[in-house]
Amino acid sequence: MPPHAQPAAADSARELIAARGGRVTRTRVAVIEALQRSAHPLSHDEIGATLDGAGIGHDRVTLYRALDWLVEQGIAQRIAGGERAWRFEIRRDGDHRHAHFHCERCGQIVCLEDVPAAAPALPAGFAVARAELVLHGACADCGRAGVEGKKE
Amino acid sequence: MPPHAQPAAADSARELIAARGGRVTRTRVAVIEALQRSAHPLSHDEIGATLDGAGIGHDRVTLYRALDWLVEQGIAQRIAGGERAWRFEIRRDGDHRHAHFHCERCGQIVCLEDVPAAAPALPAGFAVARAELVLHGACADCGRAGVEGKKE
DNA sequence: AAATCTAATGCTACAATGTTGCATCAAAAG
DNA sequence: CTTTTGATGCAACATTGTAGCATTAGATTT
Repeated sequence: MPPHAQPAAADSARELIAARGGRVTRTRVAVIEALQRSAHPLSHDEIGATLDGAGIGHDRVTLYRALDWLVEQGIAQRIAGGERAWRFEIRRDGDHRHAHFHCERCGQIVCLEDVPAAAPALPAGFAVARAELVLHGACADCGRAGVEGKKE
Repeated sequence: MPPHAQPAAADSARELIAARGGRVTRTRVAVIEALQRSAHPLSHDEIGATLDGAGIGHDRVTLYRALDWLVEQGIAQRIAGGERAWRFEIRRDGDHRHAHFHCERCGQIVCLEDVPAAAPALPAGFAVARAELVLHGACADCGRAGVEGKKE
């Protein structure tokens, strides 16, 4: 795609990276685009598979570091999800933090865009930087399918 | 301690275990007592250190399995906390789920007994089994101490 | 009290997820 | 084109958790 077709919107991967003074590398671009395309947060492993699929050679460590950098720069955010592995999602305009749903049947994490993860009133002295609200249960797809599924 | 001094309250470690038909072992008793004594959720590692301190030899795997059993039986519950390791806390009367605070400075997890982790209204089809609300920031102690601390 | 039955334990080995150090490569600048 | 240094790729390691299996020791029965 020729560069003159680019819209003015500053959310292309290249622009996101360059605006922070980072180097525009294949890995970073591909990771950002993978996150932007995905409707739900992706694990390190899922992102790695996407890169492989796109023919972009990469190393586990490189991917970890690329993700760390994106989180540091506020381009992506990390969420704890249900399992032991982090998941990542693109951070859209501002710090629009929302709740997540972890399906214990299919293991998927779903963004609940309409459910804010708001911090309630806390005892004096506590300074909240961010709130994480994760709901565990059966998602719409798994619930609809009845109780045929296996756990997790 | 002679057995006749035991109160009628059914929350002694022995009773909790026996009521579920489990075997009363040193490890399980010590784990339950450690959790009961602690004001905040403990990691696997912290519990292990407590056992060592009490002179109770144990194996990593045994501890994992003891904790799994306690969670299965509803005696303890697992929370995700801020880091990659699970933390465990005794489950007090009923399913009294509360929010937790993760201090990014001292790494401690604090129970916010008064803040319920309630599930908000969800899109149709979602069945919520439990909600986890974790707030990240600086706890009262670390906040009071000023900005001298190092991260995490 | 001894024998029995089997749930728990304690190895060993392994799996998954993430991190550190360092030599090399290549993106951006001159 | 050359230089600079951020980013990569590799190897090695750390942490957290599981699986299989022989052995130990709670609970129960004799």
